Amino acid sequence: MTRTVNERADAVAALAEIFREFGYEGASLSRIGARTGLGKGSLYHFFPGGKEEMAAAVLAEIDGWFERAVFAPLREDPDPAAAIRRMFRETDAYFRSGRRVCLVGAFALGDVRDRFAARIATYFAGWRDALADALRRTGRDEGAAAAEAEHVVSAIQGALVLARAVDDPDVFVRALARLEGGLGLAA
Amino acid sequence: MTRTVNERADAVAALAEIFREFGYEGASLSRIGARTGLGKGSLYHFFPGGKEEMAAAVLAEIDGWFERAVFAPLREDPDPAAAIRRMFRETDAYFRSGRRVCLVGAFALGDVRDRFAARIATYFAGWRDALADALRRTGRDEGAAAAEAEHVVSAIQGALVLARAVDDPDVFVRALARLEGGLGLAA
DNA sequence: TCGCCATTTTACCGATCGGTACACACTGAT
DNA sequence: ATCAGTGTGTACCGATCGGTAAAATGGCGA
Repeated sequence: MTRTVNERADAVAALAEIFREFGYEGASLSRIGARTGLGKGSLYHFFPGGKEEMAAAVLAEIDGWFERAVFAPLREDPDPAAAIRRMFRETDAYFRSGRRVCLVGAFALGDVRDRFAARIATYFAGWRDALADALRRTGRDEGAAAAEAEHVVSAIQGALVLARAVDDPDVFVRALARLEGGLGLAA
Repeated sequence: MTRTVNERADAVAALAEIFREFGYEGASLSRIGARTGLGKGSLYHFFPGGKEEMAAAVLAEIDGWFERAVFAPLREDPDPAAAIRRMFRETDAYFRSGRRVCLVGAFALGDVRDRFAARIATYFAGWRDALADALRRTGRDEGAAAAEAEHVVSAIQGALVLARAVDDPDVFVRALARLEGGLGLAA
């Protein structure tokens, strides 16, 4: 019983890496089977909905992680500046300083956007709105906070694209530093 | 003879839209055939290298267009501020105010990055370096120009991702306005 | 009129795709 | 000992994948 839960969670972690590396279409069941060590029987036992359910589970897990580690603190931490600094720290760690792709962003650009449109939209909207909330609580007015939050979130995504495009993870690190510095948070 | 060239050019334009819409793997030969009106025989006549050559041709065409319409002016226009303003105008038009995806960026995030790594890298590096050159000629020192150029290019990419993710093209329009305004170019 | 050459049509290839069916193994409770 | 329920391995399905081969078509110059 517990074993079931753990195996499925392990599978989701492995699936995340596979989808990140090969995209949705490129992540064939044979590749998934090879990487997870699970045969089709097991995979369809854990994910009766097939590949689509596997990808949905991965997106849900990512969304959940960000909600817990980033979004919620942005909304609830009594010290919004600290929560924002934490956001940059966690973001750098999660994306491995630019060596890791944002799966949600990759899905948003690809042909599978429509299939997972709702989840993709709430992920990005959640990030943007949580950051806007924190920025507003640092003293900015509503409009400025929203504009700045939108800019930071999209710039982070763009930095991931550019870092991978020119094969230079430092692009991402530099972008994070610039964005964080540009917010002028009290140390 | 001329007809040949024209038909191939037409095919490349159609191919660009298909790859944009479905990604590399999603752009099956049957879909390509249906959309271009060309059978496999014709496709392989124009692109003996198959799908890979089709995608390469599309990337080359995109690269060529940006080089002509954006990068070269950035590097050569005696009025660098005007060239930068032109860049924003052309960028907005090319990406249909956020309704169109950047194919190069999508490839960079996907599993086909390795296959087209060189062309992807030169596209983005070309953009960044041309913009840095123009910024330097507006009076910035080398380092500041490079940093700002890198930021603008990646922020544009990110805005395309976010705009598509939340299904709101205005995100892209807002981002362009903010970036252009942030450069403080003389009107 | 002929033949050349670009282009297209059509049929076909083996491989792989996502998905299904089902028999089998293991485990823990009764 | 039996049984239900949780997993797993394997064979198979039709569809589609990217790609090939070769015959038919069509226009254009000699």
